[in-house]
Amino acid sequence: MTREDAATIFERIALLLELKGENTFKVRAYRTGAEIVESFSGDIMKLATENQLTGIKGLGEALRDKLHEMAATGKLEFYEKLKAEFPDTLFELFDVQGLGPKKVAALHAELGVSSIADLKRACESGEAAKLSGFGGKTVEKILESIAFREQHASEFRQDQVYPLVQQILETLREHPDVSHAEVCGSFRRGKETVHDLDFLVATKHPDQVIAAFVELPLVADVIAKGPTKASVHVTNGVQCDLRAVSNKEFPFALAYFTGSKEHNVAIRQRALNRGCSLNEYAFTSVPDHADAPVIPPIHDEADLYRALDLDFIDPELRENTGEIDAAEHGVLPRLIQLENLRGVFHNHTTASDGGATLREMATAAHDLGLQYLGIADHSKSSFQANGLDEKRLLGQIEDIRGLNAEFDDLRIFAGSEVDILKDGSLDFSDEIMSQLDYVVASVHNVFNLPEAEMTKRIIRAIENPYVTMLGHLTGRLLLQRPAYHVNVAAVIDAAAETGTIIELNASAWRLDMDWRWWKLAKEKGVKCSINPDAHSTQGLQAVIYGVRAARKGWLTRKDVINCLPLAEVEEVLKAKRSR
DNA sequence: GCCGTTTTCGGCCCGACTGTTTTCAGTCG
Repeated sequence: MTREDAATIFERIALLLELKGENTFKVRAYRTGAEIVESFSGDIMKLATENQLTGIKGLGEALRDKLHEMAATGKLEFYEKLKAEFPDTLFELFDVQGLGPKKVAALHAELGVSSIADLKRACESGEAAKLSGFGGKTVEKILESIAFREQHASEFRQDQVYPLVQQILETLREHPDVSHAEVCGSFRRGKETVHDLDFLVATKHPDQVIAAFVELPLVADVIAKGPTKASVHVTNGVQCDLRAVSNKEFPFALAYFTGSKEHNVAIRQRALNRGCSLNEYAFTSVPDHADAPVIPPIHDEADLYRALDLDFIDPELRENTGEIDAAEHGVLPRLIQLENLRGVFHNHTTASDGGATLREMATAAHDLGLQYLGIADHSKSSFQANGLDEKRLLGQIEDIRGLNAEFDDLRIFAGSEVDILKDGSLDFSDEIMSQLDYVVASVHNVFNLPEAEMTKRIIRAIENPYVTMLGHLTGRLLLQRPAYHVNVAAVIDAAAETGTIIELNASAWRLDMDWRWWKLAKEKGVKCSINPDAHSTQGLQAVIYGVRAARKGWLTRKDVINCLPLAEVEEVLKAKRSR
C-alpha cells in the first residue's frame, strides 16, 4: 500500500465520520493524519512497517496503529467496516459545490440519494427542494455544479496524467521492437487538461508492440485492438491510444497526431500552396502541379518544418495563434526551459497550511539546486489556513534571517501571501509589508462579486507599492471550480502600469494566470513569476507544470523573473516599492 | 483523535456568506 492509498483512506474515514455526525475534532484528526501521511518527508510506509512511527506530531496512538495495520496487511479493518455502511459512489457527492456532510447525510437518509445520478434526479423532480434546509436556490446551485462536472467529465489535469505518461513512454521505449516512442496530442502541446493520451511508436513489428501495450499491468480494459492501433482505459480512467507506424512515417505521424487540428489545417494548406501534400504518413509533391518542388529527405519534425520554409515550432505553440507566421519570419520566441529556473517564490510552511517546516523547505530547495527560495505563508484573514498575524509574521522574518546564515548557496526571501480583502484593501499594513522582501497578494474569499467590482478590488490591491506580485489571478480550480468574474485584460494593464509581477501559479489545479493571456501580458511588459505554491517539499516540483504553461504562453527566460540570478532578482523585488 | 500536561481531561481556528429561515445552520476558504 502506498502513502497515497493510506492518505486517501484517512481522508475517507474523515468524510464518513462527518456523515455520521461524529465529533468534529476527531474528524479533523483523521484529516490532519491524511495530510501528514501524504506530505511526510521520508518513507512513512516503511516506518509504519517497522513500527517506527513514534514522535510524529499529529499521529497519535490510534492513527499509528491504523497505519501500521495498513502497511502490514494492505488494508484496514476499521475502514472496511465503516465503508460497508454506505454505498461506494457516495463519495462523489462531496465534490459537488454546496454539498457538505450535513446535506449529503440528509439526501442519503431521507431520499436514498447515493450518487451524482441520484442527486440529479432528486433535484430535477423537486424532491430535494422539500428537504429541511434545502430550497430553490440550493437545488439550482447543485444542478449548476453537476453541469460543470459533466462538461468536464473524462478530462484530467496534468498531475493526474504526467507520471502515467512517463511510465508508459519508458515501457514503450524499452520494448525491443520500438525505435521511437513519443506522446502526442494535447498532452504534448502542454494543455492544462487532457481528454485522452495519444502515444505513437515507430516499429517494424506493430503487432508485437500493440500486444505488449494492451498487456501493461496498469491497463484496466481494452476498448479496441487492431493491427496498428489500440485503445485502452488505464486504472485511473484515462483513455490511452497507441498508434504504430514505420520509421519513415514517424515524423509525419508525430506532427499530425500532435495537432492542434487548427495548426495542422494551416500547415497542410501551406504545403498545398507549395505544390505538396501532407498527411500523417508522408509529405509528397502533387503530381502535375505546375511548380511542384523536389522534396528533401525528412527525418524529423524539424526537417518537415524546414521543408515548408519554417523554423521548428515547439509543440506548445501549435495552436494556430500566430506561430506559423512567426516561424516564417524567424521571430519565434526561444521558450523557457525547466533548467532556466533559479529559484521559486510563493511557498508555504507549517507556520500556515504547509506540510513542511521552514528548514525542511529550505533544505529541499537547496537539494534541488535552487539559488533562492521565497516563503509566503498565508496572512491572518485566511483563518482556515492558519494564517499568520503580525506578531507571528515578524517572528518568521526573524527565523528566516537566522536560517539564511546557515546556508552558503541558498538565499531565503521573507514574504507573505497577503489576502486581498473584499474592498481591495490588504490584510497587512504598509508598515508590516515594508519589512518583507516581497509580497504576493491573492483573493481567497468573496468570490462572487460582479466583474467590475472584482476587477476594481484586484486593481486597488496591486496599486499598493508593497505588492510585488499578484497571486492566482482568477482563482479557478481546474475541473472543479470556474474562475471568478474578473476583467483579466484590465488587470494586466494595471499590472503594467504599476510594475506588478503576475504569478503563473504552477499548481496543476490552478495554472493561473491562464496561458492564453501571457502573450498579451508580455507585450504590455508585464513580468511573470512561475510559482509552485508548494504546500510540501514535493510541492516544489509543480514548477514542471508551470514551465509547460509558460511555454504555451510564448514566454522566454527573459520574461520570467525567477530565471534571474540572485543579485538581479533582488533588484527586481525592490523595483516597485522604490518607484 | 491529538495534545499538553496543573498526569487526566479540556480544548481543539474563525469569519463571511448564502439561503433558508425568522434567528441560524451549513458551507467555504
